[in-house]
Amino acid sequence: MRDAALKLFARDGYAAVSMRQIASEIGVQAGALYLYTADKQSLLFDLMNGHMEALLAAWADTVPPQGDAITRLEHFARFHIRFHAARADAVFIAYMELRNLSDENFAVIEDLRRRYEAELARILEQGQAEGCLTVPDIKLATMALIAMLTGVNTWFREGGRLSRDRVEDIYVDMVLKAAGAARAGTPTG
Amino acid sequence: MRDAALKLFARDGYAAVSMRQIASEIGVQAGALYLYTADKQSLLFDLMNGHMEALLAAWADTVPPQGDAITRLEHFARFHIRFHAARADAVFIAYMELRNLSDENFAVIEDLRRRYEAELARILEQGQAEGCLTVPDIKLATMALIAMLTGVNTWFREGGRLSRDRVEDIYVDMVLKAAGAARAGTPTG
DNA sequence: GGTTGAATTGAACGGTCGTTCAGTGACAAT
DNA sequence: ATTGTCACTGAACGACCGTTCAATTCAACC
Repeated sequence: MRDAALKLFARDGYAAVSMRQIASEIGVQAGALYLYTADKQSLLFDLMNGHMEALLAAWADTVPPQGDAITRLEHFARFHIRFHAARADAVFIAYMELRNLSDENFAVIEDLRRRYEAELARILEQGQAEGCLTVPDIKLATMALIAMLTGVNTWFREGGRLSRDRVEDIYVDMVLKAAGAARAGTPTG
Repeated sequence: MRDAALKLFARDGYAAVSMRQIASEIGVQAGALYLYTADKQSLLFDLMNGHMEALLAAWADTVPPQGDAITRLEHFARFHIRFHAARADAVFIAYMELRNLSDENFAVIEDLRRRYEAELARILEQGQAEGCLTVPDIKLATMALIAMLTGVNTWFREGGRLSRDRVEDIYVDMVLKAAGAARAGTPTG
């Protein structure tokens, strides 16, 4: 059910998808869905909450690389692009359907998002302190870099002009430069 | 009518707003709306089309500054942030409601968007040719910079910690750095 | 073979949806 | 005073919405 809802919500939007459509996608009657979800709102929340929890858990599972903040920023950028590229539908929903959450559900998701952003902010702070990164404002740089990285999802399609790895390299380069990394250089190839 | 629809679509989403709500917002019955729009879909398209046309027209109206591509890139970044900050609702709709457009309407909007992106791409190309900008890939840099700049709208609120001008300065700095501008430096203040 | 229990159906509930249209009423021109 | 114009109402249309629930199905156990 969650897979079907994810796919349909991502394609048509939460408000435009009916419980009957979700049911039909999995070959069942609408009433049967209510054995597995309290209502439509909970279904949306579960998808978004699951996505954000998975994001934070996956980040916590990565082994932070040895080295300076530049290395850790690169690590974050690569992690972000890879994780998001692998879950295009969930990412899309998580960014587009926030307004369809009830107030308390929204607060939960918003908190998870803030926690993720704080991870990047911490790296920038450390870089600033170490002197290897130069950002004019930690908070703005955090928002700007995440917007830039997440933007990959809006246009990237597997099998296009550039491979996933190449796109990753190019974005890492731009992220490092934007953060004023002391040893930033354009990737060749 | 367009103002009311803009406000409600931005707040609740196209699919979640009924013609009756729009009508009630302007103190009229739902049927009266059909004197001014063929249907709900046309109303959405008119809003998005008007926004994109205004964007391209406003850009065409700016006087491109004398100087190198770095100066022109800065000019573009400042224009983009200012134009979008002044029209938060329309920008939000233009990015969120694309999937609610019919196929032919979508193609029209998509073409306008491509034309706007081409303006930035041209500046990056010139900078690359002049040797004052260093971007690993013109197309990717275009998407990355626009995503970064448009991202301002997701969090910026007048009266917050930073003024509009200050935010503009900071983003310009990050854009120039990300584009490998030869003379990029962190703004002070 | 009979009984239980869970999974699922299919119809129904009260609403809301986008859209249409005959009718109303105000106002300008004759 | 009559006519014509135009904006608008208010009711109606058929369709679909999220959700509930008595009835049914069906496999597993005694």
